Amino acid sequence: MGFEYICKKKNKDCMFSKACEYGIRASIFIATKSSEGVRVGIKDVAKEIDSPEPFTAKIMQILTKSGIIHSAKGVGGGFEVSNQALRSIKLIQIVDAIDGDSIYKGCGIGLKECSEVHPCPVHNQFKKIRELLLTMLTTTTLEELALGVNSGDFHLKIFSQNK
Amino acid sequence: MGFEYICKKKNKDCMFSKACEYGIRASIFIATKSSEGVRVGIKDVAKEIDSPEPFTAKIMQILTKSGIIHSAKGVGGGFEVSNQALRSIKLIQIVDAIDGDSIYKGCGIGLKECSEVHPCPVHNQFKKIRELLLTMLTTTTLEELALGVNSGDFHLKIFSQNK
DNA sequence: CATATAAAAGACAAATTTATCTTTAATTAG
DNA sequence: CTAATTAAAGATAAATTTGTCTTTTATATG
Repeated sequence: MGFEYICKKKNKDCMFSKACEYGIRASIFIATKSSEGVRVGIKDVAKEIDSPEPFTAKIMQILTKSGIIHSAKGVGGGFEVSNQALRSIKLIQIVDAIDGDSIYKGCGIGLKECSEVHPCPVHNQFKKIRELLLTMLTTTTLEELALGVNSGDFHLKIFSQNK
Repeated sequence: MGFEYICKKKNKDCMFSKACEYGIRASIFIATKSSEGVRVGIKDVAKEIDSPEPFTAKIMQILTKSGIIHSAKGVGGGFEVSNQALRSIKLIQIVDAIDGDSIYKGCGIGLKECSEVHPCPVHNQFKKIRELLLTMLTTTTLEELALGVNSGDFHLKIFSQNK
């Protein structure tokens, strides 16, 4: 046919890029381990969140450069989140670092010039969604997500091995 | 550095793929013209919505195959939306046809197994957003978007030439 | 200090999305 | 019926995102 390759996007599962999805999943996993005082290596991270290891390593570099995750080289090294950071880090920091702010700032149909004074046709329809998304990202902490996983109520894998 | 090409996604401006953004913009423009009883060619569509013409033509093929937009070949041909369709067509039909349903159905962090009974760590946070998005897409009609543009309240271009 | 370990960095490759170009098919008008 | 017009279809190319591999750098330990 010749055009089917256009539609039904494969990678863009939803809101975020694959890189950002991996980044969020990795951060949550590292947070669950850090709350137990355990550092984890990239191998464990990739295995746990079911992501390609080298690609995940790249994403970890972004997160460490952004100061979201702490890393240590050498024997006994790995990734961790400080107790202080665990409480202060919000989901939006991870998203911003990897995907940028377009998801909650950009125009719903990609217009460069779209604002309250010059709205696109779907501006009002998307306004509430962007606001809700921004609020959610701004208020959700890494700690609460990690706690949810540690308690066994929420899962990063199909079969929970946390309890 | 070697990893900057990963982050700050360029195309994925926001919710939808470029193809879907073009598709929505094109549909709205065609609807505004159809409400005036005028058919428009692919050239006019691409010019009006500021999109690459051949790519837009491909997207139009999806929309015509999906029965959302009607097309006519030959002299005086072009694209149009019937008065009947104008009222019945919802935004979700365009999105479904081009991007599929992952944006309002998929897991926020890309897990295949994510549901009410086996929720991912951000499941509850994303629930409201997905619901709001689905409701918005399901209730917004092509007609109301076209009316907004025709009235001059909303814009597909930077400088409105509609009034 | 030498060695092992583990992240960082850089180069490269594959897959996907976006964009372009050419040819074909359908329709209208003369 | 022929020519002009316009969308459809198909092939190809460019850009972007995702994924892989190798080398380098930093750190802990003996």
